Amino acid sequence: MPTAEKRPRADAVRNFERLLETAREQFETRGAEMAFEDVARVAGLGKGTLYRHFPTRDHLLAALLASTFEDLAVEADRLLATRAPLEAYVEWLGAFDRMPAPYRGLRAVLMESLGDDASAIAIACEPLKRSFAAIVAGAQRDGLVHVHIDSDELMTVVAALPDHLRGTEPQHPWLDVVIDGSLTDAGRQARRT
Amino acid sequence: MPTAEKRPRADAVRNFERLLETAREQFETRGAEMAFEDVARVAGLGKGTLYRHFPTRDHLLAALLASTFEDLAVEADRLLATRAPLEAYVEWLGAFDRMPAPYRGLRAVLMESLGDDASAIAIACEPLKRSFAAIVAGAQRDGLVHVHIDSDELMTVVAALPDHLRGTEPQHPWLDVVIDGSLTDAGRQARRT
DNA sequence: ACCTGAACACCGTTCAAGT
DNA sequence: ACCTGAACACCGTTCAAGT
Repeated sequence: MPTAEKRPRADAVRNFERLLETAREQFETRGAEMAFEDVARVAGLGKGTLYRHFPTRDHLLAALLASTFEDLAVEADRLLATRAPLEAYVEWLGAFDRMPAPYRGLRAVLMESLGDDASAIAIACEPLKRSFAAIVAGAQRDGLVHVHIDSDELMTVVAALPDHLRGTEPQHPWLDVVIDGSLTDAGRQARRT
Repeated sequence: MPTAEKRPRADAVRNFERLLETAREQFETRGAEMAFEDVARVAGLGKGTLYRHFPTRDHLLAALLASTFEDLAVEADRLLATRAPLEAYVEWLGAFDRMPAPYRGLRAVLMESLGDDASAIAIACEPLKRSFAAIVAGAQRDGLVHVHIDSDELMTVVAALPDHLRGTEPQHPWLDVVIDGSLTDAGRQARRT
């Protein structure tokens, strides 16, 4: 008995991969606002083919970033299991902050998409959101992070930190300010020791 | 002896004002990404005329916001003169945060422009930046705000707070987190009393 | 000196025709 | 079933011609 999912045509599979590869190159050199048209042209395929595989820019970016998002979810689970709550919280936010670094304009996209639950990116980020939410809940249970902090919103705020304030350091200079502002007095105390 | 500045032609003056007025309407209804073309068309003038008066979108927005920027500078001076340093700091940031509220997309523009000293908006903001810098310096002198906080960067970060996290309250819910993160322990202490 | 709008460019999106 | 690229739309920007 055949599988429910029909296997796509061989040329469709080939084109899908070719587009993804070209998009990745464009994404790295031109940033997240790369021209949709160029991706198709450089890949040597029609625009329609690109639209067939990726109906929106979000779908394309979500496909490009899928493995990055998975890594972040795994990292969150690892930190939750192996570190103290506050340490897990601070370290994961650092990892999340560094993630968009190689891709110009990605922060702006994330900031928009994370809030819109219907977007392909938000859907791809769901596991990662859930894992970070567990870290935040743990830190809140211990009275280290303010209870009114929402983990999804915090991610959005961190993604919104202006790119051009970033220096040569891997970590955004204002991340520490946001983290500190999210901590209770006990959390601040604990962070110093 | 005539003035050094030649007086512009009467129709030029009339058109300038007409464009500004139309742009304000468009800005309020369509947001900061309003179509440049539409402003000219709705004003009943050619596109070239718009470009003559406002070479870039930034020039147009700077003209629209000039009085708002002036108000913020005056307000900063007033707070510096009449309030305790911490109170002036917190209150002015609140005023700055509420300022872009009526204009969709203005935050994104500010976030970009404030960092680029050559932009018309950054130039229009210079008095306001200087006045706020004085407030920050005062609060830092009293050990209430961390010394590594740069007042211009702080403004950029506040402008970058995601619009869609804003609720019905006039003040952005994350402004408090950023402010708290910028304070020293003494500053936090003082804020509670 | 200033205004006008045609003209060009660039790019996103759709869809009829082809394989 | 999938691909192609012409065609349309929208908008920013420039500039030759007009007043």
